[in-house]
Amino acid sequence: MNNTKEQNLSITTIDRNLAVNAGAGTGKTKVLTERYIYILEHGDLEKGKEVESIVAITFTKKATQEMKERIREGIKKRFSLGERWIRYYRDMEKANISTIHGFCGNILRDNSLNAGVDPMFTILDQGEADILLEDTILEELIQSIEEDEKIYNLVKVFNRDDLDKVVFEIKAIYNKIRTVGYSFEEVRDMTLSYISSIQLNPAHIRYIKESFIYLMGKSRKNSKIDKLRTDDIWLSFYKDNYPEEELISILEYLYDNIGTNSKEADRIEGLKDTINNVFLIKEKEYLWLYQGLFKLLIEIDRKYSVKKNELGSLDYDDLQILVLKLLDDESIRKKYQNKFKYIMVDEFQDTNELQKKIFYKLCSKDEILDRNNLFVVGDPKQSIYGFRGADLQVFYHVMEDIEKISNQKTINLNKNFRTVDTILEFVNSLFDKLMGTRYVSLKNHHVSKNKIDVEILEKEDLIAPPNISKRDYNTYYESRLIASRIKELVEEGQFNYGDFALLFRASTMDYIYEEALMEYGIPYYNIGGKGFYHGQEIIDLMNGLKATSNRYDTISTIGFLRSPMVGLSDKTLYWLLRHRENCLFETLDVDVEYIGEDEKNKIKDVKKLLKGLMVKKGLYGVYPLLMELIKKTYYMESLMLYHGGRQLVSNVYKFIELALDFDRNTSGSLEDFIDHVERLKDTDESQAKIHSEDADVVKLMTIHKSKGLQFPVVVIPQMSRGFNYQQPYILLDKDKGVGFKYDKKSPFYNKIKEDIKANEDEENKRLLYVAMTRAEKRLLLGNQGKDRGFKNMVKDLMDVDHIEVIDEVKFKPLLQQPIKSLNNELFQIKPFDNNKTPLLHVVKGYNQKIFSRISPSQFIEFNQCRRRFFMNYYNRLSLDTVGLTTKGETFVLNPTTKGNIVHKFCQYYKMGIESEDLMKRVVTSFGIEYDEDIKKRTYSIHKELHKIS
DNA sequence: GTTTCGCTCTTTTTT
DNA sequence: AGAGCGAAAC
Repeated sequence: MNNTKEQNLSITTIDRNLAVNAGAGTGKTKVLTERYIYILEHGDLEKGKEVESIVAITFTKKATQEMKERIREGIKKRFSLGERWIRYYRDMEKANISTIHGFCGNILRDNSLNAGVDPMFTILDQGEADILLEDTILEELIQSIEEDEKIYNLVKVFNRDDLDKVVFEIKAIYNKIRTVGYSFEEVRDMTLSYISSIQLNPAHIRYIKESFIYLMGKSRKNSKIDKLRTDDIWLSFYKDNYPEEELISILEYLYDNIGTNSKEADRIEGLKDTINNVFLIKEKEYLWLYQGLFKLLIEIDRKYSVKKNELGSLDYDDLQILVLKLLDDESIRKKYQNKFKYIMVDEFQDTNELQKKIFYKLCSKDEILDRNNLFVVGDPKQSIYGFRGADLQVFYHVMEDIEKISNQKTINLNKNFRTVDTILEFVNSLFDKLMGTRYVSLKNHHVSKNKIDVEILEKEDLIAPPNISKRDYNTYYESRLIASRIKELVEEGQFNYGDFALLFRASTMDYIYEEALMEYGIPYYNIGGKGFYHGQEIIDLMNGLKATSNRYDTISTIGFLRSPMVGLSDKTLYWLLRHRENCLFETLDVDVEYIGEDEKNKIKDVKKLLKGLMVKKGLYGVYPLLMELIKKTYYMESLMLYHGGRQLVSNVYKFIELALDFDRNTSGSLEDFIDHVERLKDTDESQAKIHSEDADVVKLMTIHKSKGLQFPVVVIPQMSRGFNYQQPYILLDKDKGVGFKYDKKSPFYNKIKEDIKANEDEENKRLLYVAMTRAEKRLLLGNQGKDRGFKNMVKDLMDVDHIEVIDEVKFKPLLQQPIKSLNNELFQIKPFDNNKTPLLHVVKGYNQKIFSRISPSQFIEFNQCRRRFFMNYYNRLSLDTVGLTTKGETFVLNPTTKGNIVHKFCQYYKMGIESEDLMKRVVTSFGIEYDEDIKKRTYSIHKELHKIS
């Protein structure tokens, strides 16, 4: 196929900077690869170093592989043109085609001495980095709560009973600031100077008064704002008869009474904006909070770096931050500027400020981009990584810079070679309305034989059977509707199973769709993020097997003991570890006086179980061992108590089948099985994916994962799934700094949140655009359910001429099969019953992850970091006195959960709150009023606390 | 019939 | 925090 004029221009313009704005399916990858080859052929390159002089940055590892592959093919075709092409082919191994992280990693390894990093550094994955950082934050918090009253007050601002939440929030802002490459000092100065610049504007107060009077005149009787007329607070505000320091609380009160008169929406919005502006002066009272926060962050950063240094590791952000710092060194910068003659960046719409700075360093000698060798290509409509710091403004600014410096207009590619006209018309008309003037229509290349290729799968007025919630039934019905439609299309001979892809916005409900596909006998593959072997339920089982296989494997044994299979508390584990001499398995026989009776019984049971398994492991296959482990620990039953328990249980069944297969096919030992699984786990996932992607199976993946891919038939299930509006407690604004949510009305925080919200609304549109434009020939929308999320976004904008609604399932849906061998009773368990208010909530997801996933060096840290805390406070409170009572019922808690509750008591205790006050605080922190009734029911806990204090 | 209020139900994405 | 829904208020 011939290239378009614009494509050719993009390929051959190599003497200056160039930005290309390439819509979906407009041959972006083709342009990149052909441009690479064009540079090899015509570029100004040093002989012998041609290939390594060209840098190409892709977004994913997979895109890297694909690009190398395509370039190799292109080079191969030119073998007849001369000897040098054979050399290029060989040199491709050294090619600088990689992700930005890979690229930075290579530079750091080459300059480890100058960069001050371990030359053999390892890269922490997100999970490992999280654990290390969380531990650092917790350690720093516990220390500074004691030493610094500011920090003590800062922790109290979170109004939470556990430090875990505080750790989580601090981690979030720590990462946010670092991914965009700011230093903490820089953000601190930004924030503090912004807050000190805030001033009260008297004109605002006048406007607020006028607006209230105006709105009162327009309101109906008895509406909120009407009642204000005779309200004392309003009157005192109106007559300026109030103490200055009460202005904020008065305005907060008035704000809540504006009401929602929809005829006056504009005026109300203006009023609210103005009040919010006045509110900003409230931030001045919280300067100490911001100071405390940055003091913490800076100290955490220092400690975290030390820990990473000791481990010889870097995290993802380090790679980029350190390279940027390294490039400050003039000789190194020059070296790389000379080395890299051409730099091309793909998916530039998802680039953040930090990455842009790296590219600018490499492409600017004396003035910005004066090396004239930067090529960026991207699509602003496909920017979907905002949560990772990607910023569309970066792309626009770079486009502007390039137009100015190189006098080279951005090239727009709008001719779509992927999607048929019917779908394109639908997409164009939809996003023209959604995105407004910024949307540039895609022109079609392919013409469909059908009149309509967009299908909406939805049955309106679907009636759910009794006992099944509407929402559950909608999901259930949609999944079957989709499965039956897929089967129908395949049986009509139009498509193969391999042509279909289900693209999800979130991967939390996909197992229902897996079930549906299974029921209809459709082969599928879920390209899940975590992967089967990284699920906690599988890790738990593996820990159990490893503990059986090798009694000296302390880490696995702890993971097993701490998992829901055994459920020993941290306190018990602590004492066991203190008494350990040879191996933990033997310590299980030691009588430790500090361990309670309940826990001792558990230890006895688990000892017996492990002993039995150890004897049997040489005699039987893996399957019977695994079954005994699962049955005797009631593991399935425990998993059912978790959120998404069904999925966990079916994963366990998959694992059991794996063991069965292993026994049937190999007759290997338990150790062989463990090796086998570890190998499966280690197999490069991208390799595994590529293999199964070629197979004739339906693919399931997130929309984010589908970026850059295309499929003959795209299915977008869960169109009606609601968006998530939750935001962290501390937010970052690029220009003004950090906003803290210290109470419900935190003006600066709210201001930033509004911006972020607006951004996310836009990003959601782009996400849908990405999903829809993956389709080549057919687009199916799973529209079952309420008007929320994507469905709500597009409901009034869809052109009915372009869609066909399908609501009948041709193949009769099967009834939902209960998961085999679990009795029905277990499905009825509802641990979070809304009708009963538990006195103390079961602590969600108690943190066995830390132990099960911990590396040996981190394990030592874990022990040291917690020792002081345990020693001082933990042992003074007996676990057995902490029960959980709801109205009329007693819940028996997992010991680990009990431990967590004790943990909370200890944290408050540490803050110096004692006895009844302490109890009151804990109870009210769960949103329960502390009255006489509650007081009675918590008597035993109270008594115990009293004894200690 | 329409507007307003308050209650309930849900609630991620990852190199 | 937004959408849906019913009840109450016009």
